[in-house]
Formats: sequence, structure tokens, C-alpha cells
Amino acid sequence: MLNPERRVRLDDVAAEVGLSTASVSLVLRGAPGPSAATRERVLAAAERLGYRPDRAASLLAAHRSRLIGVLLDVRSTFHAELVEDLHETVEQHGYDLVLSTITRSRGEQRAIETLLDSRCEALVLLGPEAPAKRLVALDRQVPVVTVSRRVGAAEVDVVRVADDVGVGQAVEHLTGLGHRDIAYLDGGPGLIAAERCRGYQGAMRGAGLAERSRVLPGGPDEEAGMQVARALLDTGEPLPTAVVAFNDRSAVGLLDVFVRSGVDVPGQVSVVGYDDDLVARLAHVALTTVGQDTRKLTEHAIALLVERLDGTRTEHREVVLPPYLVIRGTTGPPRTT
Amino acid sequence: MLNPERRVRLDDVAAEVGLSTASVSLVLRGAPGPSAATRERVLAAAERLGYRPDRAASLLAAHRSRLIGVLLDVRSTFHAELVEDLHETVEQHGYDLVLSTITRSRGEQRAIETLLDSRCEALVLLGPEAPAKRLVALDRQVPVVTVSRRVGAAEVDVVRVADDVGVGQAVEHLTGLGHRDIAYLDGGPGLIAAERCRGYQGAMRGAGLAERSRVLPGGPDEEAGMQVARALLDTGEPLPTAVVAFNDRSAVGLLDVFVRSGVDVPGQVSVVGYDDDLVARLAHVALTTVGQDTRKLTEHAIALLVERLDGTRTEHREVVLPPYLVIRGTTGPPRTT
DNA sequence: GCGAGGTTTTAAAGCGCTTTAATACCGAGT
DNA sequence: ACTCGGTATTAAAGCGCTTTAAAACCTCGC
Repeated sequence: MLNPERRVRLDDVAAEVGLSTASVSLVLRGAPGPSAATRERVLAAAERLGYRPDRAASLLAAHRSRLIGVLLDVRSTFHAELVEDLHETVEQHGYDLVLSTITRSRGEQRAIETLLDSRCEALVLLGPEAPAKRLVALDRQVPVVTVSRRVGAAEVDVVRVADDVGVGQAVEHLTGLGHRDIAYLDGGPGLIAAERCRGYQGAMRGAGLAERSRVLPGGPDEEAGMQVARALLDTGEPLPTAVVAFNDRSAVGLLDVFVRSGVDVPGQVSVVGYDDDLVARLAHVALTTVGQDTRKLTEHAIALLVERLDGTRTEHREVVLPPYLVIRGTTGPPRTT
Repeated sequence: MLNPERRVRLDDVAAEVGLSTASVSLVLRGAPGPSAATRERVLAAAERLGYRPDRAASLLAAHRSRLIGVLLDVRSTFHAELVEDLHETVEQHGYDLVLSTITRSRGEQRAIETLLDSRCEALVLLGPEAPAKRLVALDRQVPVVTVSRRVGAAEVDVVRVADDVGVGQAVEHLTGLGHRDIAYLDGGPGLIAAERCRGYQGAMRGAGLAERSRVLPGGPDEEAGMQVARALLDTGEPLPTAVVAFNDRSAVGLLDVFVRSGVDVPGQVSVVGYDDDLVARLAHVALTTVGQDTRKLTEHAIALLVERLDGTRTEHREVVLPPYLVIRGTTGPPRTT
């Protein structure tokens, strides 16, 4: 139908310089053999002809694909950041990325199969939900590293951030400002929520504030934050001087109700979120929160995979990184009244 | 069921049922030829052995890849929604998707090349920024459809939403509620902003409110909305009874300043955004806004590509869809004072 | 029992590239 | 002149699948 100009192939380049396809192939991949002079001629010809290797053919012929598959949820802004960093990181190792997202109608399993079908040599799973068993099975086919997900048994490589430490940092920041009545807005059920809550309790204990600990049952979204804020206001009792929220979304819900009710933040109450979501960074929100170093996260993930691909390591590892506090405008010294 | 050993190939399945690979291949792709009995045997064997065709090999051998490439910005929530819908849509046409995102260090050109290298038969470009010339050149290599982007010359297929109409709907909604002092918070320079502004002015004129038109110079983000809100409050003059904003982000900035200043929304001022961003849907924002039907957008995009792939159509088309109003909590009757 | 005419099946030629074993080449050394 | 040890180049065998022309196998009617 269309496509008048045939795609340029290896033979075309070879013919152009009067060499065999073998030589051209070697040059193009920087393999040892061809002389410097040849290299130059070939490279020039390839450039001139606008040659682009055919992925499918390379994949088939070479036994390596130099492709790393990434499972993500395209709706997640956090995953988006990770993907950005992954792109840069894998490039440095000479790999390329293949993206596969879950959607309403496209389960994790399905998305992973796509990656496998693309001949990925290894997989990065961002916040996978598959049972550990399945991950382990998958890991037998191809090296797998999960990011931001605890896998019960240490039979799969994991890179994650120490959430309890992050919440601890938030609490310390507040105690450092002089706060003593620091409440925690819980995130509901789930491993992550549990760990963050544990971090809160540990930090309160560490600050000698154990008996002032106050965990407010909540949830992971704005709605939950709003409800808790309303409940807090309705009691008529004095508000805590600071609230550490499970995540930025619930913190924003809380903030919103406070602001609408005329509660000054941070004048009357300080609020800390968690995740350093895009929303936390908005000028009008300026939420103090806890962030994760996505760059380090991805670098470790790729490093783990590369080690396994190179056969340097066979046992499994878990890398736990420390998060860091991002101080913005929602925290300040406690009210004096 | 799964094999710890070598990957199962077509020969393995063929051997299992005692047929040639040709027959198996035909069956597996539903091609005509094999008898019903054979079909069944082959399918069963393939299932039993856990056969998965090798993409690379298929791509190479078949001249079609049945792959459609998508260029997106993984950070955009709007693109995320489109990708979700695209997945479902292409599936119905028997195609599969390949995703390629731009990042800070990975330009559009680069991302597109990746898609081409993967042998995509056609491309969906979400909000591309490349100059029209380049898009046209690309379109000569492979059918291209751009989504949400006006391409000057109609030399590339385009699917987009009529932004002017959307803003018009917003204005009509407000006039319907009785508003007459409706201001427009502009989005700064750019084609999109211009079109939306035109929509506002046209609608005001249509409602006989031309001389009440009031375009407030602004920008596309929260910051801009905040500034405009402050400026509006500072003048001391009465506020307009309603503001239509360039997009949800600027609307949120505006809203935020209003709320913090004790201005009741929608009691004193109604606010309408544009885009139906995730942020507009948050319970505590509940922004009345204008949305686009991502489903229709993707369906048209894919339909256009399929037509061209099938050779049904050779000239170019532009599909313009109407947006729709989403009425939430930030609009109401005008204040009576 | 035989061939026409239809249905199933298969042999074999690639797809565009990688890779390895083998060949060609080129002084240096004897 | 002639081998030797490199180095530079290439022929050729795939990679796992698709596809088409041809072969094999069927009825069935006469």
C-alpha cells in the first residue's frame, strides 16, 4: 500500500561500503574485530543511509535482548517518576526499557506476560500485588526485582524505603519544633499503613511521649482526612498541636477542612504528609512531607538486576533505603495557648 | 505445567501432536486450512505445554506486527487515562500496544524512534510537540494520528476536542443559573488558551453579554490562579459572580485563595475549571469543569489508524469531538446582593 | 477403479540480524 | 622464499516463526 521507500537493512549498508553484513554488524555493535578505518567507513555509511537496526531481527538472532521490562500503573504519579529515572539508569548499563501497564481490564498477570513475550531479560515490578508465590515462580524464569513492596519471604529481590523511619523523621521534626501533642492519622489496613504507624509509635516512645500517642483511625485518601478533621473539630476538645498523616492525600483532606474551618496551619496545627506527592508540592498546599529518593530506588533496582544477569549473585537481597523529610509550609512551632 | 527448561517452541508443539510447524502455526493464528479436529488437538497441546509464541520471531516472519505505538508523557494523568482506553480499544481490533514515554532526558524524537524500532505499524501521538513538518514526514513512514494537538496543515490525522465549545458550555451553564458577570481566567499564550478564550468570548456574545466580557490575564497553573484571585480581591471592587478558568489547575489556585479569604464558593462566586483533572474530582474540591470523553477520543484515533492500515482511506482527516460539562459543587446561582 | 475437485498438510524459503569457524591478508622472523 | 602469528574479513548456519506453492489425501460420480 504505502511506504514507498523500503527500510534500510544491514545489506544495504554492507553494499554501500563494499563489505559483508557480518563486518557491518560487528561495527555497529562495537564488537572487537573490525579495524578503525573500517569502523569509520561503516558508521558513516550507516548514518548516511539512515540505517536503524531491526529490533525484532536482532532479538531473534542475538540471544540477549538487552531489554528490561517494567510493570507499572500508568495512573500513578509515583510510578511515573520511577519510570523517568529507570530510563536514565538502564541506559547507563546499556539496556533499554519496555513498559507495560496494568489497567482496569488488564491485570498484572497479563501485563507481565506481555513483557515476557517481548523477551525481556529481567523485570522491574513497581508495587506489584501478585502473591509472593507467583513472584517467586516468575523469578525462576527471569530475574525480578520488586520496588516498594514487601515480599514476605526473601525469595525475590526487593528495593523499598523504610517507611517507619520516615514517619519517625516527621515526628522528630515536630518534637524538634517543640510539639508534644502529636497525633497520627492512620491509613487503614495494609502492610504499609501498619509500618508507618509503627514508626510513629516508636518515635513517640523515643521522644518520651509514649503516653501522648494518639492514633486516629483513618484511611488513605482525602475523604478519610476530611472525616478525621471534622471529627477532631467536632469534639470541642483542643486539637493536637500537630498531625502526622499516613500520606499526602489524607493530609490534604485534613488540611482542607482545617482551612475551611478557619484553623490556621501551621499557626494552630502543624500537618505532615507522606510521599511527597505532586499535590504536596503545589504552592498553595506546600505540605511538609516525607519523600523517597526515586533515583536511588531505581539505581538499586537496576543494580540488583544487572548483578543477577551477570551471574555475580545468586542469592536474594532486600535493599531498604531511608526516606527524607521535605520541610515546606505546613509545619511550625506549636501554638502557645 | 510450567517448564523449568528451555522455552517451548513451535516445533515442540508440532512434535507433540505429530504435525508440521506450518499446521500448528496456522491453527494458532486462526488461519483457514486446518480441520476442526486438528485445531482442537493443536490447541490442547499448546495449552498443555504452556506454549507462548515468540514475539520477535513472529514479528520478523510475518510482515505485520499488529503493534501500535503510543507516545506519551508518563507524568500526565490525562495520558494515563487515554492509555487505559487505548489498551481496550486496540484489543478489539486485534492489535497490541507499545508504550514509549518522553522524560526529561528522553525527547520526543527519541521516544518515537523506539516505537519505530519495535516495528509498530502505526503511531498514536499524545499531545506531541514536534513541528508539523516532522509529523508529516513521520506520517509518510507509518500512519500517524495525533491526539489533542492541532496540526497546522491537515496533513496528519488529528483527533481533538473542541475547546471553544467546552468553554461555551461552561458559560451557558452559568448564564442558565442566572449569572451575568462572568469573568474568564485566561491561560496565557498558546493555541489552546487562545481557542478557549475565543470560546468564552463567543459564548458571552451569544448570550448578549458581550460588553460584560472580562478576560483576566493569567496562566495555566495554580500559581496563576492564585495571583488572579488575590488581584481580584485586592481591587475592592465587587467580584464577578462567576469565573471560568482556563483549566482545573488555575481554577484550583483561584479557589484556594478564595476559600482562605473567606469567600464562599459557590455562594458568592461560582468557579468552573477545564479538563476534569483528577484534582477536580476530589471530594473537597468538587470542581465543576469540562471533561473530554477519553473513550471516544481513543476510539476515533484507533479507527483512523485502522482505516489507513487497511488502505480504506488515504487522505487525511481531523476529528473534532464535543466536550461535556461536569457539574459539581463549585457552581450555583449568583449571589443576590 | 479412476480422475476431477476439494480439503488438509507439509516442505521449504525466507524475515533481518548475530555469531562462529574459517579464510584472507600482512608483515616479521628465519 | 616461506612459515608463523596476528589481525581483518567473510561465509554460512541459525534464531523461531510465517507463508506459499506443492504434495497428499480425501470423497464422489461415472
